[in-house]
Amino acid sequence: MEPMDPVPERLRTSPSWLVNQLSLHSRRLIAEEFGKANTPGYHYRLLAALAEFGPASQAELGRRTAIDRSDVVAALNALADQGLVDRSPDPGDRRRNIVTITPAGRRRLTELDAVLANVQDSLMRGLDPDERRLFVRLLTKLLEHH
Amino acid sequence: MEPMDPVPERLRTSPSWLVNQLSLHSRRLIAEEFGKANTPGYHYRLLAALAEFGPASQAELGRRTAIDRSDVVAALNALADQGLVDRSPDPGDRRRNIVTITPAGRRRLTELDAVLANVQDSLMRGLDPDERRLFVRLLTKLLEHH
DNA sequence: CAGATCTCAGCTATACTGAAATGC
DNA sequence: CGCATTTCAGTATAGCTGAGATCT
Repeated sequence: MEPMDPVPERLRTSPSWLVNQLSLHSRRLIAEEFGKANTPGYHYRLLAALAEFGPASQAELGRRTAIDRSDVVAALNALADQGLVDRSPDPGDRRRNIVTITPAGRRRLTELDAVLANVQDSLMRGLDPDERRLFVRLLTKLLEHH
Repeated sequence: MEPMDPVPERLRTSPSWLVNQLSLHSRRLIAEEFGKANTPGYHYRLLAALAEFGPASQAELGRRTAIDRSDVVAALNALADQGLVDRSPDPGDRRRNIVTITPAGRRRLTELDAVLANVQDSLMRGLDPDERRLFVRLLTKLLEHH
């Protein structure tokens, strides 16, 4: 990464700027680590939702992971191609697909969990454990109001 | 915005997810508010750097605002077209341009400052003043370590 | 020579929109 | 009918890369 000159005060003290910069770091870390695993960011979110809540329709998956309905389609295509999820029509509501995580999908999720844990640690480096908890608490509180 | 179903715990408790979601909200707010003013996000950053540090080369501007050299070019073209900045060759180093903010640029910056203040308030709604200061302090500390 | 600067063309990922087809 | 779901095609923005021309 390139060295950075002094940042204008207007930016330096704006929550929106700070949050954006940190989000950028987070994305770079994830792209770097997931790049090795050849896994775009959406894949983890979808596998996590399937593992935690069980089989679901694509619309549900989108709502649980904040991924747009149309991006869910593309990501599930890739996951199904790799055998990480199954997609079959819902007999009870023929508009829907029922998406299920496969054993291979669970194994992949476990691998990605480890990768993600490293990313969190890298991202939170600079705060001690108490500060980290506080930071997460404040973030959570903010998001509850949106 | 659409209603959201329960979020997987893996995501809900990850700093990277939380920061990304908040950053998304921030971008949506800025796009919404700046959209009215017809000003892409980069423009504010550049005007702020020019107002606070005075005339600068494009490379300096990029480093101060974390905007890529090639995006600085495009944004300055638009700003110069609107008469918000001047761009003239540096007589002392003929590789460089000297970019200067115009009076119209300063007026625009003042307008945008007001818009941005509303965005910050909207974004930080949910935290009381003490918590907001704490949140900014933690963010700053984190970014210093990157 | 190495290195900095400006510019352009083009790329990727993320997020999103609109509309059609199907079914409830 | 209105509404939900899946899918596809396309858009927008941010961030980034590579290379050429110019200059220190």
